[in-house]
Amino acid sequence: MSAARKILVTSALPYANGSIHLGHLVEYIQTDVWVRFQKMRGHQCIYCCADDTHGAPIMLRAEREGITPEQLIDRVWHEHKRDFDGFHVAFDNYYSTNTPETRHYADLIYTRLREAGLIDVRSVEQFFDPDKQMFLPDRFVKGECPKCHAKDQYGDNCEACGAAYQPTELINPYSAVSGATPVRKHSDHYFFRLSDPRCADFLKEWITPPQVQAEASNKLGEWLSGGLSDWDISRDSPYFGFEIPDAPGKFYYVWLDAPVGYMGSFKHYCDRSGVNFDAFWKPGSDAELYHFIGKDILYFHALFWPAELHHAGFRTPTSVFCHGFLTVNGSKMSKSRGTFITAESYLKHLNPEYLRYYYAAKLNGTLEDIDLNLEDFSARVNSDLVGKYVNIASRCAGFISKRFSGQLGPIDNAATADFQSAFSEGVIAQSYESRDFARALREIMRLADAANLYIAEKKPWEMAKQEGREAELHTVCSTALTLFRDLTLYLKPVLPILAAEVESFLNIAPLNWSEDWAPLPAGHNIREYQHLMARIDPKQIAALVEENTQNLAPASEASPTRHAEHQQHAIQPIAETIGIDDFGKIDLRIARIVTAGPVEGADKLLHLELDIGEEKPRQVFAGIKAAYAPETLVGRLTVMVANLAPRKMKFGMSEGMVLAASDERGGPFLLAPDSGAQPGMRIK
RNA sequence: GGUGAUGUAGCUCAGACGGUUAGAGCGGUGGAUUCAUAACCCACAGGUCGGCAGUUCGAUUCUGCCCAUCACCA
Repeated sequence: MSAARKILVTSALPYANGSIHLGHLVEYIQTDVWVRFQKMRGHQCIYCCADDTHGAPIMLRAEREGITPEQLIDRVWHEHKRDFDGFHVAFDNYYSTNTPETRHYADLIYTRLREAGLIDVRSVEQFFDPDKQMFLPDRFVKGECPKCHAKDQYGDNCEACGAAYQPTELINPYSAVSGATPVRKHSDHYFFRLSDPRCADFLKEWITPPQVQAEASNKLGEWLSGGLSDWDISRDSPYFGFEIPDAPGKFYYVWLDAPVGYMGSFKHYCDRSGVNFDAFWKPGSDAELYHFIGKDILYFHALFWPAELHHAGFRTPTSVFCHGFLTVNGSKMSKSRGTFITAESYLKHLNPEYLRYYYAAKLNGTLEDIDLNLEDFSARVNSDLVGKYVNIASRCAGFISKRFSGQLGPIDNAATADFQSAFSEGVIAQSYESRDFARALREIMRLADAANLYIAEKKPWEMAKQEGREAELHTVCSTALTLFRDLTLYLKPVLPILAAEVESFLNIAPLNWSEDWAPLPAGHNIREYQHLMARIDPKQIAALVEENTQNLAPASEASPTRHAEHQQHAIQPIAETIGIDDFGKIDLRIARIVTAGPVEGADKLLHLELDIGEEKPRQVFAGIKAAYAPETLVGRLTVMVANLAPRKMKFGMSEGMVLAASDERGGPFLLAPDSGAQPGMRIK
């Protein structure tokens, strides 16, 4: 074994505004397996993480719930910690970014960057919500896409056509917080000068293997060759975060202090454990530093973060380990399909080690997405773990306890040779080290097959029936249990709880991978076998999907592993797919509103007359009185369904309907065509 | 639209610096067995290695184009 290494490992910080779900868990399970492996190898490996707690979404959500941001993040911290514990993700420290330690290092980094001349102050024009008296983050401004004119798009890019733009380019913008029309307002912002040649030159060298994977390196090179813009790292009050030391009313943008949370969490660990912080973070440190992240946040971790660290006098990461997204049954997680599964609900139905095993069996250390196919999931867990692995103990333990009073005999050395070489040199450890867990598990299952085959060839059940073959029987079963012990050791990073149960069953000390291989000794006593793992019943999967399909009316189709502010957005589920023929049945026309007025005896309705080029205008009653004053509507163009069956209402015939958008965030908002459209034009 | 990745048996995935019959596990079929929560063992099943074209003595493995899926475009 090599000399003990000093390793600090992090997973990305989950945002304190949303539950942990199966997508998040890919990363935490991947990291945890790797950390447990390093610890078994005898290395000093410290795993730190924290909740990412700052930013406008946290502030606004707390406000909606009528609590302080501190109360919100405290509650969510406990929920997150509970979920991670439930999946046996064993952090050495799970902390928060809203802490003195994180503030200290954020200030230190900021101050040093400023002293290095890498902070600029510039006036920026942004949308400002006059009702809420706050600047609006891009994602909190909505309006019509300037390119394709899709309505209700976010301020940074259009989900309909994919265009990227500035919020100020939106047509008819409105605040997603209050619904008010935002006004443009100038304010000073602080920028990290990534465009400075010192940053570009440094990063060009840095973004290569082994600091990042080869695939990531290509992607980063692409970004870098396009030229880096300066990074806006400040936000105006009101904002939940850390105030910038020399800038009253200005706060660090949440993405500035989030990675600093790694340092804050580690510092907190150091203060409790006596580990020296600087030994891990000073330039030239002989410790290793690894960040496990999803590919959505590669930009922050492989460009901004190392540039910050380097120019603030800290060491940079040894490697940034990037993984892909999770899909479920081949698609993005979907609340309407019941595949947007939270950690909490999974744990109500299934053993967390099933999922740890399945993820590990899929992860190969690349940026490729991995798919959780629920049928494959149960088939794989059942046959690999129960049918192959656990079965080995199950089929031998009985002989040992019944025929030999639980005492082991000598070992058949020929049968253990493969397992010994796997222990001391084989591909399993290499595969774990390089995060190719899929390869490690393939090899382990090959060995499990070999162990079962050994038993099948020796036929201990025949020995048990024949006089004078007790010694042979004793050897075969003892050998098989040693093989089982080895398999348990190899699986322990993935299945820590099951491994602990096996250690108890075999009555042995906790398994590690740093000493010499030895068989279970003759004369050693084991305990009575109790079955170690149950098969997955398809009903459990069905119940899980069922539970996650229901409720949650405003369902989100969000990407699975999104962090930070991407998490809070939710739209209603998309309706069932239709063909173009179905769509063609709806005759939509441009209509000019000729008259608009109140309806006597109706609180919500307006009476409209709509010109669509026919001889006389259509009469339509529309439920938009709450949002529109009649006089503002006269003369404007909108869209109507022209072939809707007329409907008799108390107030008269309604000969069609106008189209408007709404959900719990506001509305109704009438549709409007681009200029040039004429009454009567068909929309298709 | 641009860039990148992926596309191998029903399912989940290996693999090939280009070369005799392309692999594994699961599923399926047949057999064997009964120690094991019907698990395990043996055998079989034949997938134009996304499509088209090119380079080559020879390509699924290289090149180009196309299609599909996914991601990124700060």
